[in-house]
Amino acid sequence: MEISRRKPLEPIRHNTLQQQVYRRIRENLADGQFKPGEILTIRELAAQLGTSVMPVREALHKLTVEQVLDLTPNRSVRVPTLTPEKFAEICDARMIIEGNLARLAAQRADDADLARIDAANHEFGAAKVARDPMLLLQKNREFHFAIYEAAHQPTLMNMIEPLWVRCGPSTFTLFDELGPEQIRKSATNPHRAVVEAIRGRRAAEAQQAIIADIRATSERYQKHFEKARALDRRAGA
Amino acid sequence: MEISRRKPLEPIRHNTLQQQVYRRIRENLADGQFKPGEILTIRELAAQLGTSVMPVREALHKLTVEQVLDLTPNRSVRVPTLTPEKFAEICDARMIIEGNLARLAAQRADDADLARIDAANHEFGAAKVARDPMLLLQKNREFHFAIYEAAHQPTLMNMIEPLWVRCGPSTFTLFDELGPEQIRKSATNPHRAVVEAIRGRRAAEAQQAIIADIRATSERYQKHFEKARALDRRAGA
DNA sequence: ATCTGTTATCTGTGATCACAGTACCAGCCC
DNA sequence: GGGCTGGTACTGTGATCACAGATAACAGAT
Repeated sequence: MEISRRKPLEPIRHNTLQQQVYRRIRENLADGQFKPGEILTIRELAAQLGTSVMPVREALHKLTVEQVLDLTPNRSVRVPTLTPEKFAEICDARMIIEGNLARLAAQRADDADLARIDAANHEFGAAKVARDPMLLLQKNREFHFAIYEAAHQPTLMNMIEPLWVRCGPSTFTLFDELGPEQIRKSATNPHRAVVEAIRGRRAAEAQQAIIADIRATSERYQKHFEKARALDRRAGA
Repeated sequence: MEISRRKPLEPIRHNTLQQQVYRRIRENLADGQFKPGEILTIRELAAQLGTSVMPVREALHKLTVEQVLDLTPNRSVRVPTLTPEKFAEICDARMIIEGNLARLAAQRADDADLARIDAANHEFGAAKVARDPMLLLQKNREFHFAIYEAAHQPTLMNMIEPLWVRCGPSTFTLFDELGPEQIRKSATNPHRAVVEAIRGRRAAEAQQAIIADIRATSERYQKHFEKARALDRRAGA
């Protein structure tokens, strides 16, 4: 019978409003659409999204659990402003976890994983040519997570994801003030080293390469912050 | 003036219902008060806690973000049943993170930290004598986190906390079926090794000692699960 | 003119209500 | 008697309402 040979309809996924709101805000956060220090009010977001306050309220509270958003003493919700010390601390945590994920990836990646990593790296290269800064950030994230997928350690991988979101607003402002050229230049070398180490099954080398990549980001942020502080001091004097 | 010398009143902390509900459920989860596989319904919890459904609803959703609770396709919320594979995976993640925290603690602990670690270890010893299994679990947790506090890395420390909560229900049932004596015996040696390594500033040794402790837990769980499965098979045949 | 006390507006919180989807169970037909 | 079908009770979701706390602008007093 014709009808029985037809593929079964794939089940429609049933997104609650709350989940959609949660994801939307989270994405915009990771992409730097919200500025550090900005206060998010439930009613305003609800008006923008065209929902009642209820789904927004739950989404914001969920984001505070991940420490992606701050809960002020007045219970209002704000995009955190990362001090350079805090940013460095998060980068230290990232070096430990992501370094280990890269190490595991070098040990465990199968052919499909390697293909995905290559594809992600290729797309990243294409984004570099396109000179679209937002796209570049996005493809960089996808490249990193292609590697972490290959580690086959979902627990750890899910744990670093919020760290990326937390860094989103700050890295975006850094990115914005620095201009895309410098980022592009500095992001080239570490990526190649990681891919080669993983393909060659050199676990320790892959770990070190990822750590070097994150350290570069961290130091870039510190340097930029010092420069900004020096400018402030000069302006104040 | 007398009045100006008086210490300023410490601000009263202002717990919302939702926060209280969240913490209460979380604690009960970590202490094994809920069984794996149990379904938590909003209205029943609200009735038990004497609140409306609203605070419970938000608390449960927050717990699903940490993956402390599972969201079933019907959107009901359930205490996850950890397969032995998943439990092992979580333990692998814990070894990496907690091992590094112990390493950092050995490098960074100051005198106050060391005093707190000793105190926690002492309380743990007292709990062993008291033969109260629940107290023993709680003091074990406090001992571990006294060490992780000393690492001065709040980002990483906050990240492992949910892992402990996730393991809570499963370890409690293991604990329950195994009897307190075996746990007590096996928990003795690693603790002393960790403390001595930290006091002696031997970072790598502290890391290895914590890893050994977690590995012992992991293997104990695996062994117990295999035995339970063998029993099931015999009963089924 | 500055400081203080008040008021008006706004924000988050919690309760209640209405609705849609699910699960469970009894009763019916084969 | 077993499998299907129908209904009923229940669950989570989202909207609306009521309220308490906070902020900020304003008016009054010193």
